[in-house]
Amino acid sequence: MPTPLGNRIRELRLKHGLTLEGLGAKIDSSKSYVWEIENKDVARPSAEKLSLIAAALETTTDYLLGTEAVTQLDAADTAFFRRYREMDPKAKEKLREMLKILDDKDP
Amino acid sequence: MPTPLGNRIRELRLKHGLTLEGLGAKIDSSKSYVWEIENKDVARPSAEKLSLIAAALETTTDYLLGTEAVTQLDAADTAFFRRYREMDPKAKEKLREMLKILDDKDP
DNA sequence: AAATTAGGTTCGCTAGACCGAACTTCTGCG
DNA sequence: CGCAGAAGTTCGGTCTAGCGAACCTAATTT
Repeated sequence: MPTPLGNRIRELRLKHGLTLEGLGAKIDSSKSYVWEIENKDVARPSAEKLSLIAAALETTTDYLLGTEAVTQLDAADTAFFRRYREMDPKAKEKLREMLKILDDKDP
Repeated sequence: MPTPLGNRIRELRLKHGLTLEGLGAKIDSSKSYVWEIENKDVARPSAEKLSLIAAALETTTDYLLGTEAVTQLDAADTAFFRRYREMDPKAKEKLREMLKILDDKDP
């Protein structure tokens, strides 16, 4: 059973019409290693490789590593974020501190 | 001679007032390894570790790797938003109210 | 139906990620 | 100063990321 990371990579690789060898060439890796990342039950590529993979598949490492499926943002959250980004840096920082207080898990 | 990655991590660690041991605890690594990442002339952490580091330092792996032209500020905003989205609805709402107070230019 | 080809799979080996524990350097504080 | 604790540094060892090279299997081609 592959990891979520492996599944995301395979899905994107196929979407880009690449073979294991093809992707391997783009990221300077062997096809056998690409296969292992996609299919083994433990997939722990280096940050370096993952960065290359993200570039080759036109995505970001943060998406590939995302622990849960990326859900579409609901409207309120999106609006909140847009407004947040417009604020001046001082206010942004204050809000970030407030989040820490509100979000009690891991101080 | 440390790598850019190492320098970014050290800078953010100090900005957060963390010691090598403190950061190590947050990312489930030894302080010796954190030191190695920051200072050795070859730093190639796993994607797993780098993801933990990015979370602990409230930034993104993409910023740390410097692969994207993403500024630290952008990364901080993204990390903030990601954390916000995972909060429970009540806390989200409170934070939205706080934004209204902070953001004095109002409708 | 044998041969070719393209993609995927397996495996043993080696370099290096990551650790524990000892060591050194810094920072108070009496 | 002198020493206690915290922070940083070094190092030998263990485990695994990542590779090369062979292998399998299905689809074509002759």
